[in-house]
Amino acid sequence: MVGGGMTTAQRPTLEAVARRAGVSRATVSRVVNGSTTVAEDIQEAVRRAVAELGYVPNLAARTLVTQRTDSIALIMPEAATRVFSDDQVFPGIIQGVSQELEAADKQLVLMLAGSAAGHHRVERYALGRHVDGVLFASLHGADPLPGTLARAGIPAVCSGRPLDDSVPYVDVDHLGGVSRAVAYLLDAGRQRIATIAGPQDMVAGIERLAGYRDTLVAAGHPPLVAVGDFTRESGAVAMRQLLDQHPDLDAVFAASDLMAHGALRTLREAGRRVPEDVAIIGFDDIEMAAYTDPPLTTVRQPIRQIGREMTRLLLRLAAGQPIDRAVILPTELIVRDSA
Amino acid sequence: MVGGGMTTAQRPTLEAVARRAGVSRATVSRVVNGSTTVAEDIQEAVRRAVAELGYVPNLAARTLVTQRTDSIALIMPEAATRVFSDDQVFPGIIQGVSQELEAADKQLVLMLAGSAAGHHRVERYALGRHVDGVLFASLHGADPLPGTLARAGIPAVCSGRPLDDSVPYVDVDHLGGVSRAVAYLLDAGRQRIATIAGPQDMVAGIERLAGYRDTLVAAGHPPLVAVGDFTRESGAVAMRQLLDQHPDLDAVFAASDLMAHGALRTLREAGRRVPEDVAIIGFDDIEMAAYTDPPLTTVRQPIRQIGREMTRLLLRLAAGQPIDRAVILPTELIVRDSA
DNA sequence: CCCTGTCGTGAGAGCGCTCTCTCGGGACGC
DNA sequence: GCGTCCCGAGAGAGCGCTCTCACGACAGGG
Repeated sequence: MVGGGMTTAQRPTLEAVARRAGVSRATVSRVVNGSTTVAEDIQEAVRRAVAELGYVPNLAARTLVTQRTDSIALIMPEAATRVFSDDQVFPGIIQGVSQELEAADKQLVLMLAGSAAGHHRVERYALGRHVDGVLFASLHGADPLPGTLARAGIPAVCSGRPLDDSVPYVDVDHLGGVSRAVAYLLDAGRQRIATIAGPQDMVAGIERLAGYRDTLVAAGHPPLVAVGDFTRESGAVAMRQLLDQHPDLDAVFAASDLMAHGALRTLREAGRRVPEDVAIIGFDDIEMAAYTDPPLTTVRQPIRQIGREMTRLLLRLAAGQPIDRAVILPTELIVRDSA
Repeated sequence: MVGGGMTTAQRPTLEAVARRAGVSRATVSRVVNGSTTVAEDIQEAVRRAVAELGYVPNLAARTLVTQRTDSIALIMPEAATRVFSDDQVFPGIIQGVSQELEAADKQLVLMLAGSAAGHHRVERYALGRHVDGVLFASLHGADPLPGTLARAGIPAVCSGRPLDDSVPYVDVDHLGGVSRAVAYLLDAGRQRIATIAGPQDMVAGIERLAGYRDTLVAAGHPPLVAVGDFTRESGAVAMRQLLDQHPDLDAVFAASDLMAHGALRTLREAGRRVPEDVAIIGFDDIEMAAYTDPPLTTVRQPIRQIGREMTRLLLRLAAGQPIDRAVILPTELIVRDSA
């Protein structure tokens, strides 16, 4: 047995506080947990004893009896490279979740489940009820895990509609945002509008492509599609592909700012001026979008709010309160110089 | 009392497994925890019972008796805006920490301690021994928290040397990286080399400025300094300031890629060509650095490895094993087009 | 043949907390 | 004045696990 720190200055227990305050353990517990059925002067005495001893409740002991852990897990099932590219989606979600949990005085347990082993680990952990609920950030395809947990009675919430519709989710209005972007290009008189779509096994990728296609077809234009995976590199590659196949294109809607950035580089290399020759609109409105050359016109999505709403949903779900099956947040077209 | 999920399908306990396998609780515990003093056939029977019942140990109960929580906290004490700018430092650290913890089968509890309240919350949580150890990502100034925890016997490790030197830390070779960058500019014949420094209450900011100053002064050149806070916007502002004060400058070392990116925009607006008129070198080598116009020459630091090393240090510390007071990781000059 | 040593297993005592149940005492009604 | 009700506080039983200690079985030496 490897020993812990040497200075394990015996932490005071409920018992110690009770003795000092001259009351029973039960009463101290009542005061600590905010029960009102304790006489004012006794509450005062207990609080003083708590302060003097520097008492902090042992969470493990509490969890053992209450069956609540007061912590929730945030699962990031993506491949590591994507999770931590600089699209700021995941940091944004973490931040939103964190804010909301702090308000609820709960802890955030972060789990990256990129590998198959990691995936299994997450399942074990959640099924083992080591957390009160689970948040899934951006699923790939029809991941069965949320459904499995939901069936096991473990509260779970996704960002983005799960393909099997097994759990409540929070998402943004992809279609609305994209159609506004495409309409903006059409209004500006663009004739040959292409798209760099996101991965088609993710809801965000699917919906943004659908929004593009619908709007364009409704206006009587043919869709011109290349598919990327939301990364810069894939955007650069897709752009080259589009230029080869449709040299006459005069606008591009990229399903992420990162892909738009990659496309920008390809356009520059190909000698096309933006926005004169080719207009380009991205999606996300990450911080970098204002710093590209030219600054990027893009569809803003409220990322932090996604995290916050997911957390609220989960907490209500865990508390057995009624909830909406879905929360859809608005998107907004931010016009800069690239279109 | 708000109820949990309705399907609280009573989880099997050690007791249940023991009954099923026809042995005592103690024996099941031994098998589950990998003790070798159990006869092979009994181990087999226990393992079968565990599998059949889908037994998962209750962590709270285990923690209560072992006093270990098998989870560690990662504290991000920065203002939220900075933590989640796209410099990828924090995501990188999270990823490194996460990898290493996964290998050790421990959980990551993420805490953002931007506000004063959050700061206090972290202290309570760690002092309450709800985690086996604490990792601090990038401290601002002489934060007393690591020292407080260390004195309370709670293992703690920082990224970047704490100003009060209270706990072990992991850092990169700022001085070496910067001096290589500046030497590169000097070798290229640059005469008026300025710097955009980072915040001077952070070790990274201080050391990078020192590295610049030392190298330049040693070569007989005067230092030209503007200070930013590692963000793009501050880089843009600092660049303008430098151009105003030293219109004849022909090179800039920026203490972060983000600031270099901001500076690039200012230079473009000012009509200076990069690298012909002004060479620029950044620091970090974030993904975006390869996509700026022109692609950024920069000093690469191994961010993920920082997270990994911090975790290793912490785990050894918590296990009472001997450790180094500091681990310094190498940096590397990545030459692209901006210098 | 008995004593000692070794090894594998079981019994049982908690870890620190919450929560139900019980009980004492004061207010109130008849 | 006595019985009833209610409210506030304490006693005590666990929550599920680990770990120490005791014990039985067997081997080997005297």
